[in-house]
Amino acid sequence: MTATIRDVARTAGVSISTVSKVFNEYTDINKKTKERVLEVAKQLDYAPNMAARTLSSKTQKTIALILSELNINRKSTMPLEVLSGVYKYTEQTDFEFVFYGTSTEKQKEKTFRQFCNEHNIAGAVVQGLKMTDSYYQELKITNIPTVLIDIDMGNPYVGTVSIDSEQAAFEAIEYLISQKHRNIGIINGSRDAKVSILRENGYRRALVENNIQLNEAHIQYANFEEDIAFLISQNLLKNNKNITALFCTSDIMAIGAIRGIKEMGLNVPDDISIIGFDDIILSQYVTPRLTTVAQDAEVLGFESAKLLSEIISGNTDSPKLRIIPHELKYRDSVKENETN
Amino acid sequence: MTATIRDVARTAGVSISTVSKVFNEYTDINKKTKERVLEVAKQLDYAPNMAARTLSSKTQKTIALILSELNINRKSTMPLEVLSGVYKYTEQTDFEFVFYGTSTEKQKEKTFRQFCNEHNIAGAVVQGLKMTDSYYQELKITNIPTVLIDIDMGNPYVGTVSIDSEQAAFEAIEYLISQKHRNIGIINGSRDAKVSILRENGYRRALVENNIQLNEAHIQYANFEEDIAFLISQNLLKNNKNITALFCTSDIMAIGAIRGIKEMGLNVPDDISIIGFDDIILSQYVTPRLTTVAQDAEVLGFESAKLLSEIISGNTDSPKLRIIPHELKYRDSVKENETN
DNA sequence: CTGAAAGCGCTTACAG
DNA sequence: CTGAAAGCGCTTACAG
Repeated sequence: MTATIRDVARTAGVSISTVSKVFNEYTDINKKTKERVLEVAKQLDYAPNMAARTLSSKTQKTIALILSELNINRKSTMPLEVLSGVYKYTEQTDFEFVFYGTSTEKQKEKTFRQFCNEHNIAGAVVQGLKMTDSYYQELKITNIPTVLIDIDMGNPYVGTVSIDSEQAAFEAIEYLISQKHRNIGIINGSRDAKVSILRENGYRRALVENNIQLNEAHIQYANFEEDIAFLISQNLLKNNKNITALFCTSDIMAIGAIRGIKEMGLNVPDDISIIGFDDIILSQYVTPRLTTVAQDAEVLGFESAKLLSEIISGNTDSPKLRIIPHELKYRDSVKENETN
Repeated sequence: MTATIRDVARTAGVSISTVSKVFNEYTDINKKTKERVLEVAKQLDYAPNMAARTLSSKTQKTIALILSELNINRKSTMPLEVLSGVYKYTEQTDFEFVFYGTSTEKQKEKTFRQFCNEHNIAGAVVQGLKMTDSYYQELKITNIPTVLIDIDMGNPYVGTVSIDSEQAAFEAIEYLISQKHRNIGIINGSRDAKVSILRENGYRRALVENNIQLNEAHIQYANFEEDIAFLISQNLLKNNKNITALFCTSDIMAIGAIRGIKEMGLNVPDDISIIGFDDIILSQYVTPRLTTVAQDAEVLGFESAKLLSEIISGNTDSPKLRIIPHELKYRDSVKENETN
């Protein structure tokens, strides 16, 4: 049923080589011959088999997006947006796109190198890796072209794409301070996550630069989870009555915090101002609409693929760290502080 | 750098065939030999190359998810959930998963058969196909195992997975009627979409069975778009002052309608009750929380992959149409009608 | 401008 | 239980 190059060659009355050359756009083919081959190929519904192609030509042209812990958090479209960005890049170029999920378990069974060999992957964009994952160790010393979203490895074969988390957090806090908030709590993700550390640094720096006394009790962690943020926000506010604003390092946590605050009988933003991070779609729909630091996940994906293709080409000149822009979205969850 | 079966054979001191047999779990291999091969493979970071594998064994074990018009609508995680469902199924079985996007344009350049051959695809789950797409025509007569989400082709090689849209719509309307609504408008998707036709049928049947006079002016289309629904809802209510409830055949449209209604100075659900369709995540976060017909997109994906694998195996006994359950989610956008 | 031949990394009868 | 050999559908020097 399925036509092969042999079938096309036979019915077009040419050799296999010639058919191959037509499909690889060699220029030294007679125009008539070329047309005939193309015509026959069309009739036979023929398309070159990619597997055979990558096997015989030694050039791998496949870019993979590997999502770790494909935790379909229904609240965020970010993975899909990253996918969309990577996909878009591969469409504009002659790379093939493939998608894989991985997990801590899977990583134990097969090394990153094995995985890439197995699937003829020229390079991969990897997202969601934990510092405890075995790929994490392997990526420090790999020579397989890779791009990590949000994590910097210091390995020339492993590029990084992310926003400037530290600066973004800094700007968020500066904004709160401009709104006369002095006692600002932070609900952070996890001490193990690089982005959390950076965002906390931004928080600290903003306070320091504005001569605001840092209070370690104001710094809490909710593991990026809505329900934990719900609880933490209540504890934090109960134990620190002076807090008038909360910086949550993800929108999901901000949404949990808003719920927690409401449940305490307090109002956002009248009593407590909230600022989030990410700008997931939900943040525009919750009440009040969430003020947040926006990052564009599709751009993140696109730029990752682009950087990856440069690493694959052996382009070592440009920096392996790509910063994409962020933007503070002013909405309704922050209000000027009137308590003093 | 990359180890091949030959390297493993050589350093293990066995033949290529033997290594191959070890990795294919042939039972007639000496235990010691097997262990040695596995040991060497590990040392060499070897994993069998899938491309070579599918080339030489003639069994294709790859299931593709093809999303048409990968329109990254940030409001809906449904595509990602479908992906997740298909992916989950492939993980539980020995199928490989691949993901592709397609478009009306791409379909013109390459037939569905060419596409599948090219990528060694045993079968595909296809979502988002329009009736005007060229794949649509081809799928009517193809013998490539395929599963279409929401579209029934009447081709034994093409299965269908969906909820019972007609019945689901029927139940939604029955619920509104039970809440004493008699004048119920519908904001439907598009006359060209199969699901829209079915949902409208459910709407009509519910009215008829409850002896409610059908008013064609109460039936409107908003092409599944939030902004169009915004406009349409206002027109509909202005021209039909007696309407007390609106059935929107997607949550996105329901959200647009709620906005439209609010802008008119009316209240949901006090003045107008709204019921949506899909149960996207947003519906829980808008104000008021949206009452809607829930369908589980991840289950949709999973069942599609499952049905596909049956078609691939040539199992022709079971029906090619799979209905997955739906559920009415009672939230805050519907209220008992008190106008009469 | 065209074609014969080697080879990509595997699997699978087949022989022993 | 093991291995030599043919073949999967292609590409790519190489020769003409």
